[in-house]
Amino acid sequence: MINITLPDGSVRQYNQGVTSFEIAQSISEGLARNVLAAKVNGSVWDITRPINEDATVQLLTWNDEEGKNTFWHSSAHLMAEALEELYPGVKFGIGPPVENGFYYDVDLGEQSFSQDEFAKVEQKMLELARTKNEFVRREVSKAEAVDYFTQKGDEYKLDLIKDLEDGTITFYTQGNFVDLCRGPHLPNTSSIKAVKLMNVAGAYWRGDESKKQLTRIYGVTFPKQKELTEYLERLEEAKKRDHRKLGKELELFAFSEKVGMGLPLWLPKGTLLRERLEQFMRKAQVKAGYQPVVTPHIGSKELYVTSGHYEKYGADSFQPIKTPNENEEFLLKPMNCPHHCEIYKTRPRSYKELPVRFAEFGTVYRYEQSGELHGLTRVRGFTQDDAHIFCRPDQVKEEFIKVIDLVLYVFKALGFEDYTAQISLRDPENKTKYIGTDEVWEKAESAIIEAAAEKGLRTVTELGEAAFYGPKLDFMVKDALGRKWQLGTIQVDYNLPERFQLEYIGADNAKHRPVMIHRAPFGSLERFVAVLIEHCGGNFPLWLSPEQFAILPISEKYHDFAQEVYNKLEEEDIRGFVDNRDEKIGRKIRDAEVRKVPFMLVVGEKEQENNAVSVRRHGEGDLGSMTVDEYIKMFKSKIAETLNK
RNA sequence: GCCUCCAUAGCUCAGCUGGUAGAGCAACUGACUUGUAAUCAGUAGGUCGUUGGUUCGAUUCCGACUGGGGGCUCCA
Repeated sequence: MINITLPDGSVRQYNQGVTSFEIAQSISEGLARNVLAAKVNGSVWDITRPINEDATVQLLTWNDEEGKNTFWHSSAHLMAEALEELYPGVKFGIGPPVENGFYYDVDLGEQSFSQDEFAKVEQKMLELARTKNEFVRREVSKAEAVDYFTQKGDEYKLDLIKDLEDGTITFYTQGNFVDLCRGPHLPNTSSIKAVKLMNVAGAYWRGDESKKQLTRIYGVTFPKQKELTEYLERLEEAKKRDHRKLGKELELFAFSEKVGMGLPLWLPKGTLLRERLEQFMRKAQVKAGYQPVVTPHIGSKELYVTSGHYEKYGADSFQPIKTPNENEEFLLKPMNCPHHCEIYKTRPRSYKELPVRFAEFGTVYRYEQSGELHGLTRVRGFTQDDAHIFCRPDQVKEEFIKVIDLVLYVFKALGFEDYTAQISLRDPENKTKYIGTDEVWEKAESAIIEAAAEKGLRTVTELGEAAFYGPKLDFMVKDALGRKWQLGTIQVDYNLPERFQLEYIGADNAKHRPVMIHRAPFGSLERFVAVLIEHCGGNFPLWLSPEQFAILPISEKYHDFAQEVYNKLEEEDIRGFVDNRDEKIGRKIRDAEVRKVPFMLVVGEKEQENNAVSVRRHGEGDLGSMTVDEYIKMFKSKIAETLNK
């Protein structure tokens, strides 16, 4: 007999060789029906694999990440089996589960594969699933594995086997399909009831551009048809929040082929939104001790040779602009830091005045590969809410805390709650690729870690993700489709102070090198607005709304009164418009609702008599009538609520 | 950049197997003077992304180009 410890701490006795499935059966029939995989002593196993010694066992179902992954991993094999039947000679790369489903990288040789063939593959998968083929695990020697795939002629699997240790290799077989696989898998294919291939894409073998490009087929499967239907509906919902769609509908920004790809045009309403964000940040930054500066959009090539950016990015960047006569070379500004370094250098600095903080909404241009562009989140010209802090090494932690405070203030004012912070440190195994001494790195790294901890941030730490010039802290948020975007960033830099020979005079009357901190709470205005649009589905916080009210006169007779109300609101810096079209009130309300205007102010005979407005809130409906002054008061208190915590 | 899909009116889209195009909304004009999510009628608007080719004939088929979407980290 062996002892099996379950997650609740209870210990049960079973015969040696018991399977997780049998354990599930002994607990309840329902659990036995739903169990997909099991975590045995911390590693995920097939539920049909015998357990031969005392172990802790956690049974995994569809509700567990690992259970789902097992389901999708098996689905990837099922798809591979279907592909092999339909496209003889197909070779396989890798086929893992991913966040929403799975994919398999395949080499179809001369055969092409497009979306038109999805239905055929889906049919075949369902047909194979119904045969209830078992997934059979088998340990094989490296020689046998090599032998099998040599015979099959699958060079990708051979490439994978090459890196595996003999004695750790397993095959999984279901039906006629044999795959090199660590597992685990479902007991059999029959629980895969709903299948949908999502899309097809190219992917380089092992993510290496120099290697062959395989066809990556994405799919998703579910144990029930209903779950697939719901999943597809959720996707549709998410699409409605897409910032590119809403940006067009709400007339915030646009792109033009003539202007060039990746170069956003900000429309009047988008500009209003953007300016509000800028104002908000300016105010917060002045309070936090930043000094605004302005620098030009180009800089001489020398500037970037000094900063090192020319060497690193020069070749695959927008190329230098030349003056016609002197042949001087200028670069479009790809970042603001070198300019700010030169501002720092305009006069000697004393340790007493540090830290100095230069802030600029600097528009920069970077050459992104055409396939990397995406709406407003990845563009070729964008404006950073940039600032550079020059401080003494002993001030790094304090400055970090202040910047984190600023970022958190911004996130709070804009309703971002679901974010994570990533601390990127250097790779301890490979310290040589970083500039700066061990001592300053250790100091800065611990400063970041302590600052994040003191602020109670939810963090993940990534070793080796630091820039070569210093460690950093990034804030990540998810968009409507679950894709992760980096917003705010705080980076320590030892490189530029060195390259620009920045100095300050210390208390000892000697020259010292300051530490530079780059930081951008929004990241870029463009990306921030994009994520904000998706985050709030186009219903911006009241203070940011480009159109905060719409005055809707019942008929032409009340246009004068409407204008009166409008003027009064404008004086109070509340923005909106009067809808004086010859339309019925119902129509005006509908249009304002569609435009996501937060407040609709209906004015007619009653309102004119009482100097009042009939207030309707977007998405909520009629709030009743109030005087214009009362409305202004209510409006302002609502804004104060969000902005002053 | 590479793989793949897409490109028709300002917007959203229809147009079967090749015979030079339609709808709804928006715009414009007129009537209606309106009380909480679409008043009615009329008018105008397209070199069917660009460019080669096949064809008697191409929005439709093939190629190239341009632009856009999805993907190119997630180690069997």
